[in-house]
Amino acid sequence: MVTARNTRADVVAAAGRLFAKRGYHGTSMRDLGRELGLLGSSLYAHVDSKQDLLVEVVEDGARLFQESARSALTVPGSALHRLGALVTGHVDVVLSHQDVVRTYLNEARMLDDDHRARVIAARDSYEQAFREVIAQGIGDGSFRADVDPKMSSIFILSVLNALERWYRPAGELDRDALAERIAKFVEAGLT
Amino acid sequence: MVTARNTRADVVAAAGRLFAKRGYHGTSMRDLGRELGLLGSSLYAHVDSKQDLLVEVVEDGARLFQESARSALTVPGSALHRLGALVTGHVDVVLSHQDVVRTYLNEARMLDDDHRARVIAARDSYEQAFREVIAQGIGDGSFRADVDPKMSSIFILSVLNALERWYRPAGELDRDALAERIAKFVEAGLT
DNA sequence: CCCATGCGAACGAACGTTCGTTTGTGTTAT
DNA sequence: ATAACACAAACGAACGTTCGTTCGCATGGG
Repeated sequence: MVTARNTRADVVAAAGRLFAKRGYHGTSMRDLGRELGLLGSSLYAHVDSKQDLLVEVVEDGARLFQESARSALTVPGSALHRLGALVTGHVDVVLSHQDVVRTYLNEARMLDDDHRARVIAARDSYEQAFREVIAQGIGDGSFRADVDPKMSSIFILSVLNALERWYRPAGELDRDALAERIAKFVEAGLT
Repeated sequence: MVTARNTRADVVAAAGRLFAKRGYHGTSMRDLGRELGLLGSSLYAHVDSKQDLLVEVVEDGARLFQESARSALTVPGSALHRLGALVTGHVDVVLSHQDVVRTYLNEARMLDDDHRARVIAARDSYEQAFREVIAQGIGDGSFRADVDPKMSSIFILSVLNALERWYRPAGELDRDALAERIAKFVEAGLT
């Protein structure tokens, strides 16, 4: 198969790129076609609707974070270890799938009510992982007793999600160093 | 004046509301007219273009933060005091002008190149205030010597800007308590 | 009387989407 | 080996709608 025709996955990937850059409503099907070197109408050989593309990209983003959390929660040892794994996992997801994550974070609200509700539920369940680990850390004494797991989770996720806004791959900081800096900063607020 | 006709400021305020909720490209001039109880075409008695509305809302947002920083930097005493003033001021701006801030943070990238460049410059100058205060704190020994003013500013602004995403006015936490919680959290990462 | 305000029709362009057709490629039958 | 077929991918025109914007006209308060 020497020929390089486009597959559905190519279309979804291009949609992630453009939705991240210009937003869902700022991207037309003809824009998307141009990105792939074909006409807007040709996209309908791969996809039922523009909305479907948004659903697919956003749900991909939700799944990435979901799986990262599931894996981090199995890390043995102290709650501090697991919190570090959550942070590192989050950084990995953001840096490895910047376009998908941008779309997930910024364009999910453009979804219809049903899909948006599902995404919000997934987001809440992800935040719950942070809350649990922080509660564990309070329980075993590694975090201060007056820490509020709910508010702390929000603060930590604020720092992590903002990565998408300022991180540029050309940055001098490599992935591990960045994750470590963030982990150090947020853990300072808990200990 | 029994009659309640609309002024230019009303149109800009409504634009801030809708741009915040649905995004710039997700808001039509007819949507905006409906919000004010008139036809989309009638808006052109107050405004030259839709783009002008975005410019005005976003520049309002930039100005609010600019002024908050200018005032916070004049606070006498320790760098810690001034950092606290920066945090409190930021929280105040976000909570008092949630729609304008949302539009400022999320829709500025929809501006044309010239205006966007000006907004980015304003944002950089605002971040610079945080960097300076942190550098002062390192200088006078109130912050750890290994703190990186640049990275720390990014982290702090991440927490502050994320407020717009999760804060709901019905929350149990009042404004001062919220600012204090945030200040405590971010200062822990510096001391 | 003026002038700001709003109406309502209209403009051309762009939108998401549909449709019949063409193109190229891999598979099957001869 | 070649001819016939099947099928996915892309084209290009066209659809009805919505977009931002313009324009001429009505109206009512200072």
